[in-house]
Amino acid sequence: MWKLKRTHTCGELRVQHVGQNVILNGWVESRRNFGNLIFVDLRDRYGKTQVLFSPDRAQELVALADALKNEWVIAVKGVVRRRDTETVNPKIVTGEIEVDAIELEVLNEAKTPPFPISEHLAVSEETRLQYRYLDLRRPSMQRNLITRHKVLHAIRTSMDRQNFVEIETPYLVKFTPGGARNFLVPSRHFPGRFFALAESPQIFKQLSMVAGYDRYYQIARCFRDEDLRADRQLEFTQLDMEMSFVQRDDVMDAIEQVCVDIWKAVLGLEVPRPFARLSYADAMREYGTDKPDLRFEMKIWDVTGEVAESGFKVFAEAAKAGVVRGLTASGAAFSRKDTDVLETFVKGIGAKGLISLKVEEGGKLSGGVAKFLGEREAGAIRVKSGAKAGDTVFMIADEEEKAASVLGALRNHLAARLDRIPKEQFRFCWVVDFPMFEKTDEGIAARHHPFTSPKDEHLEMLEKEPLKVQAKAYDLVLNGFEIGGGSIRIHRRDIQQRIFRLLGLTDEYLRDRFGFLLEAFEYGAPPHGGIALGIDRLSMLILGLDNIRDVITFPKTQRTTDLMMGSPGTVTEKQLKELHVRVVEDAEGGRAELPSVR
RNA sequence: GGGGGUGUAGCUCAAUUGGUCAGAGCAGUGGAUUGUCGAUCCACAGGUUGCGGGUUCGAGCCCCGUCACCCUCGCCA
Repeated sequence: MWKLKRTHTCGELRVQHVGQNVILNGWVESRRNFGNLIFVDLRDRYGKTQVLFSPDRAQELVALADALKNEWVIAVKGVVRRRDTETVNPKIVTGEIEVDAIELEVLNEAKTPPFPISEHLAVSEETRLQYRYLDLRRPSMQRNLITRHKVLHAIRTSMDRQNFVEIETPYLVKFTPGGARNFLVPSRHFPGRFFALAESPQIFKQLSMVAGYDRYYQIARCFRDEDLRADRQLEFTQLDMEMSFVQRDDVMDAIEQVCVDIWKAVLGLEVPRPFARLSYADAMREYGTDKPDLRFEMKIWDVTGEVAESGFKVFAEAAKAGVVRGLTASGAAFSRKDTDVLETFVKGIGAKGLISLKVEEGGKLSGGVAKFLGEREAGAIRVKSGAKAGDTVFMIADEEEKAASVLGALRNHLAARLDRIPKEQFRFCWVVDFPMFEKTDEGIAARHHPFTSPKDEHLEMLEKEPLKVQAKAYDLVLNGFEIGGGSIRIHRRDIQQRIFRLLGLTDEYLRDRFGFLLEAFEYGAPPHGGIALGIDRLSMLILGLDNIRDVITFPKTQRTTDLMMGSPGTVTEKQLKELHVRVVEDAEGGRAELPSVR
């Protein structure tokens, strides 16, 4: 049994506590020994306090303090002293005082950590993930997780104030087709049957509308067995919400309110409302993406019409079936090596090539293909690009979608490289008027999901020109990241049937997969709509980070392994048998190599 | 599956053209030190240069393969 239970935290003591007897518990961050005089910085999640072991105290106390190592867990009893003016440490909030130790209790010793917990040196993410519990002890990670907690708390407060009801729904669900690849969980009771881990609570939240809950929300974990990115994990957290008897703007208003409340509660910032709105078509044309980063300009321009007759074949050919568009990097010069690197970058994302032109004094264009351009094309490029002497323009000639996406990626890439992205700025925007369907190899597919309502005025085009039909869908974008997406749903059986038919889904198939939902909609489904916000991305952005793993306690690597616990792991033959599962070696010969278990 | 990047001491990094280049700081260990706070000083210890192969008189460096991690395209209704 240990004795010295803390009376204060390590971030709490100030000059007004001077003279008090206190007990602190925490981890040894560092020990500085000056002979008989020893300083120990004691750390907990609240802060850091300097403990003094003075030679005036018992010899045993000083000897024990001298034996302390970093990350030992200790309890110290002592008196709060005001520090002399010249020994005040202005870097920490407890820097005006120190605790003059009277008693020391070692609660636990610790091995030397593989990396320092104090953060004067960067540590590779691989090592951090392997010893995640130590990484999480570092102040920056504690800040991240505590900020995330504040986000969650602000969400619950805001949703409650707005009269939403928090309702939990199952994670073990039935596989429904479409959307992300599912994780499957074999059923012990039914050989050959599987649960799927919910990729989102979509269907349940619509059912809760049928059930009359009117305003539902949930902070739900979602599971998607897709490839990972800096902003994507296998399991992630959503604020999922749904409302009845609403139109699009009601949902948008409610979620704007949540965002405003979060930013106010976490950062004390007033986010201006209403958020900007941008149509999908405009976003794609001007920013080359449906999630534009509005913190900087650098819009994409188009000279397709102007170069259609060009003697430069690349332009003339592209203008026939596609577009010729470009970006302007103002006041930035690029060496041949720089543009080669950029060309490799755009080719890596599917571009055929990258045209770069420099604007000389007097407006003359120079560089690679400049000599092929007539005065008419060069003039058009100058006008549309708005480029001045010293600027560089980059151009892509390709099919429209490709040109847009390549320039969109290049826009972000250049802005980051040229340091043109203002930090600590939050630019929310809604992207609306999404197309209802997209082309696939087999025909057309729902762009959002098959329960999304088409715009009323587009209903008549549904069968004739489905690709022109727009949906009552909306995405919330922040600083170039999609942080939410939702829609007004179809609540009428006849329209839902038309959509399913367009998607080529047979009645039999629908009965098997969605029968319960379609039936539910026949028992009085109110008009409804909703949205889901990505909490991990939102937390990442509010912290100014560029990686979702830094706001997730125990994230997985890009190859979907957990470097700490070594998952995924093997199971026993007995477990497999019980689940009626047999492991088959694949055609490549053998199972993929498992992550090493330490 | 494709494109790009990284891998050297426990941690973070350096090592000219392939040639005394196996090095530094931090951490660690031992010692010194009465006001530090990323303490300082002295000393010591610490290496399969991710792994396997190849080229070469000689490879951390070049080539091939492979593994791990990161960014990205596809994928993510």
